[in-house]
Amino acid sequence: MRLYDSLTRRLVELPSPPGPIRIYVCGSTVYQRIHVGNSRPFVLGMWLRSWLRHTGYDVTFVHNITDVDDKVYAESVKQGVPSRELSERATAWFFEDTDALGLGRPDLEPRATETIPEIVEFIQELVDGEKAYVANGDVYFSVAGFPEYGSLSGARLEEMVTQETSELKRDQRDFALWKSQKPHEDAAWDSPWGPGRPGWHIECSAMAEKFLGPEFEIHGGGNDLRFPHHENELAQSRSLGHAFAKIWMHNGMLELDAAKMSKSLGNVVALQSVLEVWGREALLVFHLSGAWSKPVDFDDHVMQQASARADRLRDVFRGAHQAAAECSWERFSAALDDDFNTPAALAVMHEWRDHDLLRRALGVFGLESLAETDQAPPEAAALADRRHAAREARDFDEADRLRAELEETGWEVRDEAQGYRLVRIR
RNA sequence: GGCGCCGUGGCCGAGUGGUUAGGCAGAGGCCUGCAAAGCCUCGUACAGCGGUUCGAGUCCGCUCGGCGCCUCCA
Repeated sequence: MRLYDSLTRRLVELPSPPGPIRIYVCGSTVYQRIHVGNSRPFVLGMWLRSWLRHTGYDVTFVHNITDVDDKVYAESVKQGVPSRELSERATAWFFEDTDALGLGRPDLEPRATETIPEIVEFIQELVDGEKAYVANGDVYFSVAGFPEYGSLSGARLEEMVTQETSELKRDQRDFALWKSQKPHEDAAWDSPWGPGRPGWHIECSAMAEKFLGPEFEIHGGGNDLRFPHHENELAQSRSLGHAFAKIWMHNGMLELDAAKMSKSLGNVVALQSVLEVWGREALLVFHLSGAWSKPVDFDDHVMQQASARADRLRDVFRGAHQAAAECSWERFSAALDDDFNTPAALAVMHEWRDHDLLRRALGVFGLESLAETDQAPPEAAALADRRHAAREARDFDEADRLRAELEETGWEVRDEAQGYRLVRIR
């Protein structure tokens, strides 16, 4: 199994099974409902865990929830709702929406607010090691003290400007590890530097290391996190001499009208609404059809195609089983082991008429539901029986009338060599 | 401006030196009372221009175009 690593910009071979493989993926900041774009790293993480386990690896998948951030405070002021209440509600939405994907849960889903002691300890170590400095209740990481800074994003330190201007910073390229409480912020935690809350990047270093240790195999997240978020995580952890992530997986962005879907641009489509309109199977097939590392367009047209593809796979189980050739699974497996190439794996799956093999492959992606045969309700079955009788009696007008009636109830009848089959219209 | 990614047939999308990707949509056929589904057949693509090579969608250079990050963002 090999994966593209954005730090070395090369394919990196994973250790042999059973590993272990420890995965950390950056989750969303919770202050509103997540959008479809947010589902990509979640789905990728769940699938990667699933496939690695399938091939004999011992996997731990940690996916965090950022429930303290400038955005949370800002939204809380705007809505006139306490920030804790807002983030708790949004966290519940996050669970609801991702549960609806039907892929199960990551092994651990830590929240920043539940990791404050570890965060404070982490910052203290950086201060003690003179990698960071305290300024009027804030703590900043000193970028100039970390020579490798910029290696992940490819940016050169001399050319960097500023991250978030502050007069308390010694160098405008430095970033905050701890921010002192501001007047509009209704929640804060005690620390050696006074009441405040963690900066955006430190929480991930702390959470990843708390559950996976100072060195782990894979760190994932959207490509937009490469800088500054991941660059800063890397700097914090490596400054303490921790190896941190060995492979950085940055998934491509979902694009809407050729622009990245993002909450700040406002061009978002809620995950919840996509699931309502298209269903989880179509969305998962959509995610399967594009390489994880590349950007993809999201619109009705591609969802329509994904939906039709899902139906096509479903139809395989309505046809006859045909044992596939010996090497079939190997081709599927080879595609996934080669940088988790899901479009290529999906192409192999489309060639199969082998029910067992296809069910097994679909199971890797949480799509075993496509193998389930529809159970028509009694009313539909009764109509279909009447149509069948009319057909036998060669009363085709009546048969066609009943077929139309059946379709209105959401069921399609397909005549077969002997009898018929009822298929749900989607 | 800096860093990075990408440009494949009507659409989506694999493929990194030489044999069919796959899917969606479309056309024709088989099957069917008619359908639907399925099966068979078909389109003959690789942004442009040079170069390397016996041979390039696949390597190199340039040009054009698109996207991301450089500020919160999966």
